[in-house]
Amino acid sequence: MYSYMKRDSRLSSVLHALLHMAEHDGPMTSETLGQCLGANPVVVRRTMGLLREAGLVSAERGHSGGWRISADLKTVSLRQLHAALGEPAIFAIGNRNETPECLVEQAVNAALDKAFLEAEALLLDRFADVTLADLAADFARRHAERRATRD
Amino acid sequence: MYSYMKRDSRLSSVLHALLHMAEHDGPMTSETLGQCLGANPVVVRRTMGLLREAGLVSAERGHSGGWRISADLKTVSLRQLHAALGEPAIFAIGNRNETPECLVEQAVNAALDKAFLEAEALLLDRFADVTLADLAADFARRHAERRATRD
DNA sequence: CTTCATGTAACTATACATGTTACGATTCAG
DNA sequence: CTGAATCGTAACATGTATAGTTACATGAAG
Repeated sequence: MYSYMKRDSRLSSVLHALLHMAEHDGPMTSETLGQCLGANPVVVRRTMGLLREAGLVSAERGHSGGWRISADLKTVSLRQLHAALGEPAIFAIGNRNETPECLVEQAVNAALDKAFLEAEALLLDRFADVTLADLAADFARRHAERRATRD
Repeated sequence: MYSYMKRDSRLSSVLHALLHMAEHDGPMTSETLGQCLGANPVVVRRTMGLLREAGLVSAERGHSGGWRISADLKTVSLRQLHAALGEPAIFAIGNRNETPECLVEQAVNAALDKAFLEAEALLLDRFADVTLADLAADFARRHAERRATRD
């Protein structure tokens, strides 16, 4: 049972998981988080393990164990989460050869690198501006809006 | 003989090829371009074929055949070349599920999409600002600089 | 001590650019 | 008209990273 997989969705996954954990009292198991995400529990452990190494979450084994957030939602930005995941490559496009001798290719690389570095800087700045608390607030707003629509 | 391949380098490749063609009198064969790029001639034909469909280059078969630029260098931007290649995905990172019912995931997607769309818009704007003529001029500058350094 | 849960290793599945081989189609030299 | 040169394209192989899966060891709670 494989879904269409073409891009790294770990940042999206951990955000989804962390917000569910923030809305939930007590630890959540990999099994439960996997159901929320539509993902395999082992993949959840694998990915959340990176956040554990960064000190953002903690895990407890055994009965009534699971994952807990061990940081203030207001202090954790998307930028930090991207870093905790090992700063995976942002772009699916790149230069053919990063250190060419050919002057033509050097000119091409310089032009492309300039554009990519600008776009990457903008993206990471935007990531730094958004915290888990911001996302939790946006979720709460959407939740209230849905209730209002239902009434 | 495989090199480290992780990203789509076709834009980089066609830029490299087009600048070599611009510096060269008469058509260039896929074989010759492949040597310039360190790429397979069949891959060159495959990729240049997309530019041919976009009307940016033409190919002639048989003796003394090969590829020619059929557009004004000043009018061809990186944006156009990206479009000619089929607008391949720019980001290697993305949402896990593009149309979730879960409000938590909707909030996550909204935040990520906002950042990605801004970065993509910036990148494509930068691409639109750079033409083949600009790159050719930058190459000429680098070429003159190297000569000056050698003397 | 049994059960639940994480920690991890090992293997598989998928997508996609790229590499490679093979052959047909076309153009030109002689 | 024959043959070499060259593009056009199909078919298949390769490499890589995330994600899925299976299996089992480790540790905590009742």
